[in-house]
Amino acid sequence: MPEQRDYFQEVYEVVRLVPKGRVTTYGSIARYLSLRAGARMVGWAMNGSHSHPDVPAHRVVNSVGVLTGKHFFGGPTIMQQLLEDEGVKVEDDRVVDFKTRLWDPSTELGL
DNA sequence: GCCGTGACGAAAT
DNA sequence: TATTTCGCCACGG
Repeated sequence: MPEQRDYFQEVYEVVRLVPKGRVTTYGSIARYLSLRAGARMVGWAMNGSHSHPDVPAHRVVNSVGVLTGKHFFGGPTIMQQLLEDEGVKVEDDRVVDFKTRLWDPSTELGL
């Protein structure tokens, strides 16, 4: 059983804190956890989120609100439907009103 | 230990 | 605004 690095777990924990109907970004998580690795490693960490049922990876998008990881949900429309089911409108693979929907841990958790 | 890859980000064009 | 270029660094081969 390959145990991922500790920061993998930390990333999952932060993602679980994302409220329903909100989204966050890889970069925000990386900055909140002070990951030198950068935003890319957050995405890499999400790659192992399939083993973590309580990790709403569909609420994690890139800096411009694009659903870059939608293809990893077993289909090109799964992620979008999950978001819309939570009240997050998605159009052209982008979160509508992304700037308002953004949930930044460093801000919402009161850094 | 080097090399290619990647669910990213920011700046330049 | 879309595309390109570069920087970032962990992981697998």
